[in-house]
Amino acid sequence: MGEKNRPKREIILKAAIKVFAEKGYHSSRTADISSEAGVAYGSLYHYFQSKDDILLSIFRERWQLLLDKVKKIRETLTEPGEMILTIIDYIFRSYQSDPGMMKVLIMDVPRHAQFYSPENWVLYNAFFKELAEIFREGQERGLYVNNVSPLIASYAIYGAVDTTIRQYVYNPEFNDDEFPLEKARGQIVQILKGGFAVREA
Amino acid sequence: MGEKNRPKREIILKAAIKVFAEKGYHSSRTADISSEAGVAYGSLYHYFQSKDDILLSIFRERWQLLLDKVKKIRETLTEPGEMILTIIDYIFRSYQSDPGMMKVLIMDVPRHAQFYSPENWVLYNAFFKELAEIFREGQERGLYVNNVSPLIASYAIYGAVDTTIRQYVYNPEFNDDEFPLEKARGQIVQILKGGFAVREA
Amino acid sequence: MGEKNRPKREIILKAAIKVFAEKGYHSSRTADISSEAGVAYGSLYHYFQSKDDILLSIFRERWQLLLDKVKKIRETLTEPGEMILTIIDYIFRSYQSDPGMMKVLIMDVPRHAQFYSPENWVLYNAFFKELAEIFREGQERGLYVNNVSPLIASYAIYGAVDTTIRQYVYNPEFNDDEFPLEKARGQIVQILKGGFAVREA
Amino acid sequence: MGEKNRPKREIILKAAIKVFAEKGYHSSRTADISSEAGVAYGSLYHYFQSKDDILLSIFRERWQLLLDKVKKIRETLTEPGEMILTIIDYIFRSYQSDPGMMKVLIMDVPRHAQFYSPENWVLYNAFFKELAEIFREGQERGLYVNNVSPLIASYAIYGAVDTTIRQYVYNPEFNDDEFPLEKARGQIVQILKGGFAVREA
DNA sequence: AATGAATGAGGTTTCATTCAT
DNA sequence: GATGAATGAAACCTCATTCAT
Repeated sequence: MGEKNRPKREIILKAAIKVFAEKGYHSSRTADISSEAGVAYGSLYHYFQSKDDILLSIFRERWQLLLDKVKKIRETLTEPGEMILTIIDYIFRSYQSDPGMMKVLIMDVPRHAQFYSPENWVLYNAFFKELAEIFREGQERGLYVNNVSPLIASYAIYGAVDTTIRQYVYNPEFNDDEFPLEKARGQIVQILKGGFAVREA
Repeated sequence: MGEKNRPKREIILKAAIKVFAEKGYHSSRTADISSEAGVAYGSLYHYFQSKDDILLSIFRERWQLLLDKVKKIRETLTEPGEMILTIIDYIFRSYQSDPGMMKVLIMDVPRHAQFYSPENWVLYNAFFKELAEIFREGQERGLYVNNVSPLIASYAIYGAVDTTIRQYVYNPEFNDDEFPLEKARGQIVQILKGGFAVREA
Repeated sequence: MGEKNRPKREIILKAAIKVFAEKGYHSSRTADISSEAGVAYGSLYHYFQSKDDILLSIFRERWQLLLDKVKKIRETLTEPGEMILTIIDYIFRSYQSDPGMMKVLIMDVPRHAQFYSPENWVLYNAFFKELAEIFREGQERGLYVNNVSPLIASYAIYGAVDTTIRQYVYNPEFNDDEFPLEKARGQIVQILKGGFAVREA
Repeated sequence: MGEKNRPKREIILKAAIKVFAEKGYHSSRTADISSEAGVAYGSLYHYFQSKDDILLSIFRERWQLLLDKVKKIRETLTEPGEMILTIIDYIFRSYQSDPGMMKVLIMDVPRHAQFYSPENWVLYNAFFKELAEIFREGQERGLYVNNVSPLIASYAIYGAVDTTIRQYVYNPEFNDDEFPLEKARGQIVQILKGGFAVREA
């Protein structure tokens, strides 16, 4: 499990993402993963401790990427509004570029009992804390309403995005052709920022 | 599966909700359900076709209750804002009165492969359509912004609620003692209605 | 695992003894046992918790029989010498009537790591304690030498028997045709009782 | 498998003895042996053909030592009684100086299916034949009773020793502190030589 | 309707051994 | 000789479901 074999380890992870996305974690066989990856059955167990570990590794590594991205956004940009927009944008584009990974992250990971370990929550919560921190800065600068908890705001933001993407993934009545992702993203941002109530003059 | 044995059928469903909520659908054994219900293994199969069927029956029956409630709200109330508030309120209170059922509905049902059948989506979407319809009425009356799709709005609303409740259920760092449910609900409503950006005078 | 299904449970145990005796515990497959017993694969796991449990059940139940026999011998007979002779006789005859069981008891059970649990030792030692007690009674009556620990005597007795039977089971150069079991038993008893040294007048 | 690499080969054998003694042959992993020996997995297969071969090599080499010792005893000493005493003594002292090896020799080797090959029996039996030969000489000299087969006598001797040592190794109720090895050895010899029955004047 | 013993297909994991470097 | 990543066959056990009673 050293750092040297990144390539093969990465090959297995990619194969696992593909397989999990197609069949769901529980319906996926470890044999499916190894054959998709083009490696021997046993090789899975050189790089991962168990099927569980593969799923949670996907979460850890990809969620860390999201977290890194958020941190970079906070360093690069200056306006909280821009930051939140960019994060939402990044999540939507992540779905577009790798829908499979997003399916796994949204559907398989949080369904899995082993996901709910303290360490995983620390990582999971780190994202919400970053988002909340951005929000709090917005409040400090007088840009965002003061009577809302930054953490609740982060849940509202992520929840709106997550649920919408879930429709693209699973809702047979809802797809990119009929309702372009770009448009959805824009409207989500609009609702979150301005609310849906018409501003009384 | 007649209407006569409601009691026993209902006993099994309640037992299943409790078991699924505690261990998750996949880690739950049919034996756990039958012993929790105080009936024999085989009895499960008198009332349900399979373990799947139990889970989906929970979804169908409880989601139908939600849907009925929403319809009643639409019949009873007149203001879209009030309606949405009452619906959000109802969901939060459902969680309070039966957290187990909400766990199953939020975590197990939508993550089950068999859930994604056309009939289930019809029922599932019906809720979002009702919500969207309320929103559309609000738009017609000039209360809600016009440049947002009612369906997207419904996803934003439900997503914010769902993700927040999920924290109460699973997030070890987030609980009712530290952050009262009532307060969370109020802030969610506030964000959705007014947005988090300070309204420029 | 109730007492009602003795027959089926017993059928499985007998099949397991046969299979273990033929191939040894580790080379035996659970499927071999179920097919030998003529029951379904899964039935093994209705009556036993694991393959381990089958082996240890054989030990427990058969060793208990030996123990019961020894107790009965102590109740029935009066002379310690007769008792010991009868016990040795019983062990040899057990081997003759069911060599497979003896192979399992002598070779597979004590080889198994799980055998070395406190409860099993209690049962295992109970036999040696009975034997030692008989010996001690012989000492009290002035029949047996006083300067030997009854426990050590019991080990010497059992060890001589066990090792000899082991030859019949495994030694290709040693078998009943060339060296009748009866004769071996008689000589073992003679050695233990009188020693191999010629008594000096 | 040449003679040049004795050191490394010997290192592996010692490591294997330690590992086998601790966990038993079947629960020992080849990886355990190689890491205990401080060599790579593959190195095991430079010196031995298989895991089996390691175990049987232990038997062959250590049993040969015992055999050599017995032969030397026969050359050096003159009295059969002294010879047997010295052999028993040697076995007990072997256990004291390397209990691990004795555990492997007593428990793992004779319980391994592959052990029962003709060549191994030749070697194994050689020990009993030497012992029997000593006994036969005693009979010739009129020291030992004539109506006992020397081979059976050798089984009785070895069995008594083997079973007693087994108690020291495994029996939680029996250990050197409570019952000194020296004492056990003396009593075993006494029983075998003089029997446990009181000699009638 | 109710029971629960019986079923057996199916999946994860282990681990001795190989072989390219 | 030495290495250890790679291999893949093999096996235990689980557990949803059935069906005779």
